[in-house]
Amino acid sequence: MEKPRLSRDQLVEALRAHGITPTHQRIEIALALFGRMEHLSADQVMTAVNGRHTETSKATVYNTLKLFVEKRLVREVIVDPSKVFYDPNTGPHHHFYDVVTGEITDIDASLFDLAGLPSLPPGKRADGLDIIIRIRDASA
Amino acid sequence: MEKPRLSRDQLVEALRAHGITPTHQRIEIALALFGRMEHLSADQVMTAVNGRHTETSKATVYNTLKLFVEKRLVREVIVDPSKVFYDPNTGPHHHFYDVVTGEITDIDASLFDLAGLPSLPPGKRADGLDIIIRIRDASA
DNA sequence: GTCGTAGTTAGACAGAGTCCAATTGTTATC
DNA sequence: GATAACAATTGGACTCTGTCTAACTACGAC
Repeated sequence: MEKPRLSRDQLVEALRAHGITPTHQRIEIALALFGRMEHLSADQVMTAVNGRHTETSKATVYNTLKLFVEKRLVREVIVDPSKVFYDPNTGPHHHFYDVVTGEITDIDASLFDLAGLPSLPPGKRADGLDIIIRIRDASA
Repeated sequence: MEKPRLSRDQLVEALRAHGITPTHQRIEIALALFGRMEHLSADQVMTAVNGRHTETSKATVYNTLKLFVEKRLVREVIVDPSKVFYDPNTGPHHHFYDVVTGEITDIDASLFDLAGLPSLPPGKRADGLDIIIRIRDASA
């Protein structure tokens, strides 16, 4: 699957389009995620951002990631009991999760032949559908 | 869906059948899970167990739950970023997760019309398929 | 400029889960 | 029963992810 890596200018636009004021730190964080189109934990984002010029605090990283999720710029991926990953791909897709290496890989939603979904409990509406295929080395 | 609640004797047998030496603490923990057939966090298990007669330490609760998962007596449910839930139902099923209340509900696997699964990455084998439908109050 | 708001920050804090060394329980053998 | 070997349990310190707070900074409107 082709992953479009966004330029700084495109990112600033994307932030605005999602109602997010583009500050220094936010741009750096967005760049970390969209510049490589990988699934990163908060910790990895912080390392990536602070590897560059700007220094960004832990609080800001967490604040910003939460804001991005709220504004639907990125998606949370909850597969590892110990930490949340952030996914710059917001298109319909699901995940392979290697339980040994911790590696996360996208699966295009079209690859799932999901004819019918079960009816929701009364008074509830769907807020997301996550499918996770846990995998491990065949030899083990 | 009918949920068979197991008696103490049945549980001891079930533990043995899974290659687990049935100790006091392990039986109490199994009883907490299988006695009510609900999804409990480690913390909730500890509270439930210590509400009875025996006192069981945090370390033992965590050790035991890990052992149960290893021996496939219970399943981990990873839906909440902050804690793992343990599911005494090991039959094929998936979950509704209410993102507001935190409530977890089973969905029988037969309700998913899942015709085809995507092919796995080379050299990997499937280790589990989790489907989570996140829900919330329709009014919100 | 200065006032008000939005954003950032360091560091203290909270909660889940792990680790370790010491203790207790269990089983087998004599 | 005594003893030895091993399995399970324990308290408590510790780690790690994430949250909170109160002070500080940046910046647009006037």
